[in-house]
Amino acid sequence: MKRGVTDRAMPSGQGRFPKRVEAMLDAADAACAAHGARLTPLRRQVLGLVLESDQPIGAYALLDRLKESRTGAAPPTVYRALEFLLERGFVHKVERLNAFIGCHSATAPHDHDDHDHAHTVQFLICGKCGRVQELEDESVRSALANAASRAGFAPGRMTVEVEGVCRDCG
Amino acid sequence: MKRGVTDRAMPSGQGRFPKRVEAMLDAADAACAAHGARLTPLRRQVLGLVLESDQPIGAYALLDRLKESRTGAAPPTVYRALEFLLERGFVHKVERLNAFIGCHSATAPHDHDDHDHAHTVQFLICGKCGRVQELEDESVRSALANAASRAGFAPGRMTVEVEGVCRDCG
DNA sequence: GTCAGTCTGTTACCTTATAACGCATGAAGC
DNA sequence: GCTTCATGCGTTATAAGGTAACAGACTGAC
Repeated sequence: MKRGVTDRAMPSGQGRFPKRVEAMLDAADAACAAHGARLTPLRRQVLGLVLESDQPIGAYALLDRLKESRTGAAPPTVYRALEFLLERGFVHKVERLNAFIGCHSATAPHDHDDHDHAHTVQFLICGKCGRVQELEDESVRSALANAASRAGFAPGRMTVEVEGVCRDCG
Repeated sequence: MKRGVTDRAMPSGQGRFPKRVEAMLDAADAACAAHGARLTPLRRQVLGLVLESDQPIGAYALLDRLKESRTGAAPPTVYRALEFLLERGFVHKVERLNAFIGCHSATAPHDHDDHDHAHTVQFLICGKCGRVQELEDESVRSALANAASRAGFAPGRMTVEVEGVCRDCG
């Protein structure tokens, strides 16, 4: 109803994102196009908001920001966009924080395709400053895959999160 | 949610738990005593309920069962007990399911102390049958600890959860 | 243009978790 | 004995996270 034309206007809200974010968005856009997926304005905006906050951000915090430019935004608005972005590996969910964070490798300029690093990411969560660092360690992935196989288990998506103290806080 | 025939074994409400559970409760009790902690009747009951369900169980499902014998039970009742049990390593939280599961190694008869295996447990979650299997693989733990250290990170509690397909479902 | 599939708006609701306050119990000290 | 402090728990209220279901709008294929 009140949803006129605003979102076709295309700027993400009132303005655009910082350059570094726009670049990642463009990379994501390209990756989507290459797979026949659609990074719609809404999805692009949500991804932008996630990337803009380089730390994990909750769905409702995201929603609040979204509301600044989309008056009608509601929880499903955010969650549906997040669902898409998670499937595509553009964002990850940090389970311990119930929060979402952008995947830097999936939104890197030359990223490509399907060898699912998206499924094998590790997070280091600093208990002091709250910052989260993304890790992509192959030895962890393979150790885990082996252990799972040994248990007769065909591994799929892996959630690996380590709470501790980061270099700066240590 | 399946109403298994097997968990009808004992009314678990007011009375006691099955023998295997009582044995684990006694072990937990002993472990608490050895550390100056108190496994109060409430905590013991909550732990019993978690152990009785050998699969992950949500806090509110736990609450429902608790209410059968404690009319006044409310969310904090359960969450406070769980907090204690988590700290002591008697139960783990499966983050992806928002559910809790008993730690078999911490409640084993001859369990001892503090070398925190409690912090280094892995879960295999079957996407088909929903069953969860606990794993305690040292190579995973050390790979992860090494990767974290290399990133300048002092690792503490680790959450490792693998979604996939179990032997029976595969 | 019309049809099917996808995406989004909208309302309503459910589940999970915590804050805050106060009473009860029990050990520690005088 | 009585105070004091700490811990555990009851109780109320509310925050935070997440989904179901239906309707309208858009897009691409024919």
